[in-house]
Amino acid sequence: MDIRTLCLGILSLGEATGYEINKMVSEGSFSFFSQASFGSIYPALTKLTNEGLVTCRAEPQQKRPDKKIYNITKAGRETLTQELKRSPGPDRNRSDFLAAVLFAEAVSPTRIQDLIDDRIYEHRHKIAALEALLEEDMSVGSRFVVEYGVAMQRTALEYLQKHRHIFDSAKPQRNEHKGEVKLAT
Amino acid sequence: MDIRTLCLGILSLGEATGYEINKMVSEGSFSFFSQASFGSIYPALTKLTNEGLVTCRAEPQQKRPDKKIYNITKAGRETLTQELKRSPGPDRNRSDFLAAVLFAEAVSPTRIQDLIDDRIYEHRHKIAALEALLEEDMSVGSRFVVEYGVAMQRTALEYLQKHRHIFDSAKPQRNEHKGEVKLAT
DNA sequence: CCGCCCTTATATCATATGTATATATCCTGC
DNA sequence: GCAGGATATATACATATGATATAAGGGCGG
Repeated sequence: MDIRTLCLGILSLGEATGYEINKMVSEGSFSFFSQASFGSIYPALTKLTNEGLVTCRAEPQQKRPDKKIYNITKAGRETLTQELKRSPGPDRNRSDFLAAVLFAEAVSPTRIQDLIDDRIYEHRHKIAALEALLEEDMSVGSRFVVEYGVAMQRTALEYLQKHRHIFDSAKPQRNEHKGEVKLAT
Repeated sequence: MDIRTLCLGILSLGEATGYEINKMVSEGSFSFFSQASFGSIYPALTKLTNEGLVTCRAEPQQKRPDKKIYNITKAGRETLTQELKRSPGPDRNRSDFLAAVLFAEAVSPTRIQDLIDDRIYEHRHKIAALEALLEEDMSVGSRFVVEYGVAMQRTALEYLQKHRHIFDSAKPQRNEHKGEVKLAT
């Protein structure tokens, strides 16, 4: 799903400005399953406007750039519906943390435990933030997605707590040229 | 972590060709926490070679392009160590599936259950693939990462199975212009 | 009470990345 | 016998990210 479709989907739930879309996607609940930044959102909205899939209404503000409020059009809804008929692409999870764990093994196991401890702390915060969200009213689908997020965060947290010890008193391992990396196909 | 560092990390575990790195990252166990494709891997390897962080040895093959086998250099290991000292960036999980669930709510709830059923099927396959991996020998860190993946996949599967029913006999909800989307900050 | 940083709000640019394609051969299954 | 997938490298093009620019207001610490 490209950023254009993502914007279209968010606007299908209600009008918004580019700034608001950015907040939802980069900090809000959408951030658990999507990313985007100004550099992609603003061009996407401009393009969608030119194609007639959204409308743009400028609201003047004092001493600030005009607020540009976007609304989805009928054509936009149709495009979104078409897009949703296609089966969604696979999840793409990028975790520098897990990569660092693998690569740090040969360098410094104590470093790994530091990484894990930082991680545990972050997971606790994320869980708290998501649970706070659940207190509020939201649609069936939103609740489904946020609870999914909580379940995943909890599992990650518990896993790290339970398995942290395997790096206790480990010594750096050098796997050079042995090919143990053949982890799968 | 950019693709250059990712390649450096993989090469720190043993020599490999660009083709092999692509397979690990786009299909193998690395694919659970990183992505990259030819378009980024080949230029990255070329650049790393020019910078002296990896060496490249060409192995002639019959009727095929030469295999270019890359090895990390001492300077490369040092660069990787430096990189690993920096705290890893946050995870970035992109799920077209979850986005589709949120957006499809207003369109067609039966569609959501189809999406979930497909998902359940995929998770079962991924779990089986990961568990097959665990049968083989691997380093402590690799096992940690793969088991982490299994735990996450299992949680997702169980969540979908348990909550699939909430979309039973649901009717499309139109949330237009009410702003229920304010899911968080 | 002054500077510093965060928030609001848009926008662009350089760079990094993904998608699709090109080339060429062999192997497997239908 | 032939279509499609695996092996293997490479690049063009479109898109996405991250940093920076502009501009003003509010909050907070020194």
